[in-house]
Amino acid sequence: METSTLHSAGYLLTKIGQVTTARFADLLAPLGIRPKHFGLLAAIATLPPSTQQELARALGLVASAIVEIIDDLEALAAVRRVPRPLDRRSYQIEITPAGSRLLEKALAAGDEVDRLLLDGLAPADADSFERSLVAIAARLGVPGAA
Amino acid sequence: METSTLHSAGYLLTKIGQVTTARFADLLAPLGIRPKHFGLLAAIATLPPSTQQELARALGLVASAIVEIIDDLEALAAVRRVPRPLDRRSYQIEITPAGSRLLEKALAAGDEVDRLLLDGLAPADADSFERSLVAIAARLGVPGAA
DNA sequence: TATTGTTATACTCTATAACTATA
DNA sequence: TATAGTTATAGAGTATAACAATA
Repeated sequence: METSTLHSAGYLLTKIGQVTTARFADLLAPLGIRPKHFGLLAAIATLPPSTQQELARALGLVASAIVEIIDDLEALAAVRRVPRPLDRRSYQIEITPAGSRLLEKALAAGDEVDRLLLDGLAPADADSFERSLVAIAARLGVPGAA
Repeated sequence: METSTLHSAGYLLTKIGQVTTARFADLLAPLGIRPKHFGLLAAIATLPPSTQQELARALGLVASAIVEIIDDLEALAAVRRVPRPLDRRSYQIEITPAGSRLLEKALAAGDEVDRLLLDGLAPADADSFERSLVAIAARLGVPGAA
């Protein structure tokens, strides 16, 4: 039996988030993507047709960080950069059928991670936990969760 | 009104954890430390007298990652590397009075982060949330939370 | 002038491998 | 030979600054 060093909500949240991300990355690896690709792919599938700048704002990332993620997804034929004649500086990022299939598999991996997190909780606690996460994310202005 | 892209527990947990860590880092900055220093300082203060290897195991870090953190804390006169005559390869890491004062301020910063997280929740939800975090951390084997 | 996408760069965190001194 | 601490290095994530093309 060992005394625990740190039980604050912030500490536990951060550490659980790190473990969760690592596990998610393991599950995504066979699909050839990592969590950041999943986030962008999900945003592209959910948002109205967007430019890279718009996606960056929606995800709380800087625009320069988007470039390589879209490069990777485009190399997988999961998204396309579609020229916009009205403004030739920017592209409209579109998901492809292959991208939709990829997203579906990635969402299944996400569900598995959620089960890993919540399976040990009593159903009432799991419900309360998920509602609290949504409320906290909204209050903190977490990008992608607004 | 905007539709949210991602409401899975894993995604929200990770993003909230990142925002939380960033906020905690901001609060710790005036103290001259970052979250990783706090984690180690808290572990040193809580565990029985330990070597660097033991601290690394307790925190789920590799031993090489501990070195610089202790270098920093030692430069702040917050901890000491005390030689151990029985085994001259290793040191016993001890917290100093200055380190205890530093930890106290850091813990206050941690409390502020926890308030930021939990203040918007109904008391019953906040209680359930904290209990769930502890349960999940235990089930995942989160280091430092066992 | 301002903006989009891009490149180059840097910083943090974390991990592996190799070295040293001890055991 | 095995272990503690250390150093060097590398990968992933994220950020800033500067540039070319376009507005």
